[in-house]
Amino acid sequence: MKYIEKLRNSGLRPTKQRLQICEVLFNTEKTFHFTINELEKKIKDRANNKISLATIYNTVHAFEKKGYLKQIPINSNQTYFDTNITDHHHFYDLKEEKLIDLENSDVGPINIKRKINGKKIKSVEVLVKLED
Amino acid sequence: MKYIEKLRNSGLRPTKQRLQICEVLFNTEKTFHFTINELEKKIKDRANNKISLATIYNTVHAFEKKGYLKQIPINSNQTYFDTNITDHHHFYDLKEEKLIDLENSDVGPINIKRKINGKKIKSVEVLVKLED
DNA sequence: TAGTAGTTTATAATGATTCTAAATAAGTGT
DNA sequence: ACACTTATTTAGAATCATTATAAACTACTA
Ligand SMILES: [Mn+2]
Ligand SMILES: [Mn+2]
Ligand SMILES: [Zn+2]
Ligand SMILES: [Zn+2]
Repeated sequence: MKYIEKLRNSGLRPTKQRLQICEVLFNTEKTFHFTINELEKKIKDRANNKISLATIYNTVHAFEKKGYLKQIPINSNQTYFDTNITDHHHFYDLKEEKLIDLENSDVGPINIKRKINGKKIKSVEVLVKLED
Repeated sequence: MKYIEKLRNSGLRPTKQRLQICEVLFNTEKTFHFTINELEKKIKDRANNKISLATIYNTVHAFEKKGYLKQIPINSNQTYFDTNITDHHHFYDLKEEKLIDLENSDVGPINIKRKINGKKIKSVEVLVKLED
């Protein structure tokens, strides 16, 4: 299994639940956006055994803390995550409630001129809301 | 009362609850960011009578729909609102969990090069996360 | 003043997320 | 392999922001 080392190196034991979740999240051509509920559904579809919802939450948060997932700031009752951990931005289609990646190259360079005393910039994220 | 006309013109009846909430939200020198719970506290402090939480939710959503308030997309368990309805951006201090306005002039002009078929850009919002 | 449509309110319901604590599994040393 | 420790999983309960309900109340209009 190609995720065993990745997990061990992160100090996470490679359990069969985590490995299954890795398969669903990372063994794909393209990156994608998801909510916990969508992920739960994907897992059910893929494997026949079920992983408890608590474990899915635990794992997603563990992966996020390790930097393998990002949370996307968006106004929704559910939290959105992203398997694309590169610096990039998003369109948010308000009608479809769907996120679309916006590569850095699709947005001009962003220069934050103001500084806040004693604080460092950790990330700069652009959200472009779309309507019809 | 200076908010009566504003409300009437929006098709909202100027009830005493709405007028009180207008006072708290709009009768200030500076704009500010708030959650429903923070707003509830402000209202309690200001007036001695209480407005039901349901009414606060209703009113905030009504004002948002009319464009007198904006929701700020951010990862938090509570929804943040902004009385500053001009186009602008935000710092988010991760440690303090506080929002700080970033004026348009503090961010270079943002040029979204990619187009999505049949969709119009409604807003472009930048969130700059700050750490120590 | 009467009628009506809009609003407020207490309270219940919802639903995403987190917590709990017991069972299970993984890592470690022998 | 075995014993031991520690991490993880799990079902279910708890939390808590938000929304729904439906009855009482209020603003507008004629
Ligand atoms: Mn979360
Ligand atoms: Mn809301
Ligand atoms: Zn993305
Ligand atoms: Zn603001």
